[in-house]
Amino acid sequence: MVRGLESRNLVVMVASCSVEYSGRTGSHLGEGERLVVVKGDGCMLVHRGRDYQPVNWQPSGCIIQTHASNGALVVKAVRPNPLESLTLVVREVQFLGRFLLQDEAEFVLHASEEEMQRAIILQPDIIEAGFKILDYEKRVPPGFVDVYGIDGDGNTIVIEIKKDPAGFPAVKQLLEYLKYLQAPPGRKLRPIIVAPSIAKGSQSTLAKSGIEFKPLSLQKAVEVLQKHARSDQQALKSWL
Amino acid sequence: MVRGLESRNLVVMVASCSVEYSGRTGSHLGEGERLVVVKGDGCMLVHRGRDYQPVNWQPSGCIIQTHASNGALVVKAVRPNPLESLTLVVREVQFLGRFLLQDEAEFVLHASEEEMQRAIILQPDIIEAGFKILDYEKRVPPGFVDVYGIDGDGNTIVIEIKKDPAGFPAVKQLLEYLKYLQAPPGRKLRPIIVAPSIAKGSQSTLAKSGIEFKPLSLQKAVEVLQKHARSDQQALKSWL
DNA sequence: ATGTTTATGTCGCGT
DNA sequence: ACGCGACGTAAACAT
Repeated sequence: MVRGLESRNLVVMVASCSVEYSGRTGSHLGEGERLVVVKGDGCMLVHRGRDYQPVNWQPSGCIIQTHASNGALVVKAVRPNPLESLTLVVREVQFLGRFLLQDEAEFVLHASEEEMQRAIILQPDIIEAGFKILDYEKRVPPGFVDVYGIDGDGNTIVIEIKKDPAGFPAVKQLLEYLKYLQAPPGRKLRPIIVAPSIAKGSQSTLAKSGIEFKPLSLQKAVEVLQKHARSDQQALKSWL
Repeated sequence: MVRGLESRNLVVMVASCSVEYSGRTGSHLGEGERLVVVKGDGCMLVHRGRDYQPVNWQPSGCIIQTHASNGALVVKAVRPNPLESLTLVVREVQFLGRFLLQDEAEFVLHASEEEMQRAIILQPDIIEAGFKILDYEKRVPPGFVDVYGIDGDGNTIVIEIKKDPAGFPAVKQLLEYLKYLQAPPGRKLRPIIVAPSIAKGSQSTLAKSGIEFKPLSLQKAVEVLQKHARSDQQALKSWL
């Protein structure tokens, strides 16, 4: 155990223990069997038999110490700032293992709406030829306009992006935004919903609302991003 | 493994695996060694060698299935609402264990501010003789007034509780609340900060703000709670 | 080092 | 079931 902690390995323990926390507030948990995990970066998790979240924990950056006391193993994780400490009194160990996790993989999160937005920003003509972007995540009182710009005729385009089939909520949201936006004199305001498709039964709502619809699939957005990533690499190459 | 999942035990596995998530967004994590935990209530955690939080997870209430596919073990956790799924492809298992956690203990969180509030509610005269409580957690636009009542002369008392030495933030918060409160005609509005002490350098701020200060330590609050707990037990006894 | 915003937040509570 | 606020939120990002 001590060797595992010192060598910054992953320590996994299943044991009967009691837990005390003291710091920003305090907590007490009587004896019972739990899963205890101590990671190499000095964080600690105490999990009960149910629930996603640990019953007690300590974030990374703690100093972990163990010592024997009256025949029980005491494990203490102290976080310097803010000062807080987590203390386990371990009675009976069912399992104790030490692991060195070989793991170099990169974690990639696909926030599809964001990728669609980035694709539009990198290549506005996937919406319409002549579309020029003026701003994105533009602040209006009810929230943020995803993409904002002008078309080839100088009309103002306001885009709301949805990753799922667009329905009434998207229409409502966009109409809210429109209250706070206006086109230049003599030009139109063109609200557009960009989404993979229109939700079942929302076709008529959309038509009546005066909002345009432009289909854009996540797949298409990813293609655009990859194309630009490649051309970025080309540019970088020729630069060196 | 399957037996462990079926019997709603805790399953702990250290293995090389790749992870895919698809649902509210999506994610991909290439092969590497991780700690995988599946709990009896149908939640799943995939932990890497560092960080408090799992790299991938699924909250409780999932349907967990496993099957073999071209010599690899595939573990799938599907959550019905919202529909999302987490899929592991396991290549090499370093450790696999199944545990039944015997754990009946109750978890107690000591949120000291709440204990101070309960002490004041149970025994208002620790603030001042004649203080009568009208409401607590009273809604005002900027938030909730901790305790609200009238003193012996009919003046309105508004209490803000802090567990730590009270400083400028407490004053500011209380002043915000005061904007939305008023005393009956001919009576005063008495804002009071209750805390163990005044923060260093905030003495003058407090004096200038017209807010009173009433010291209350967590220890004193706990004493009051225990006294009332005892008298509650007495009452219960005589009742039986 | 400190404050602000995000999150696959999760979780509990009131309607 | 859905919406809303709290959390020992943690973690990333900007200042």
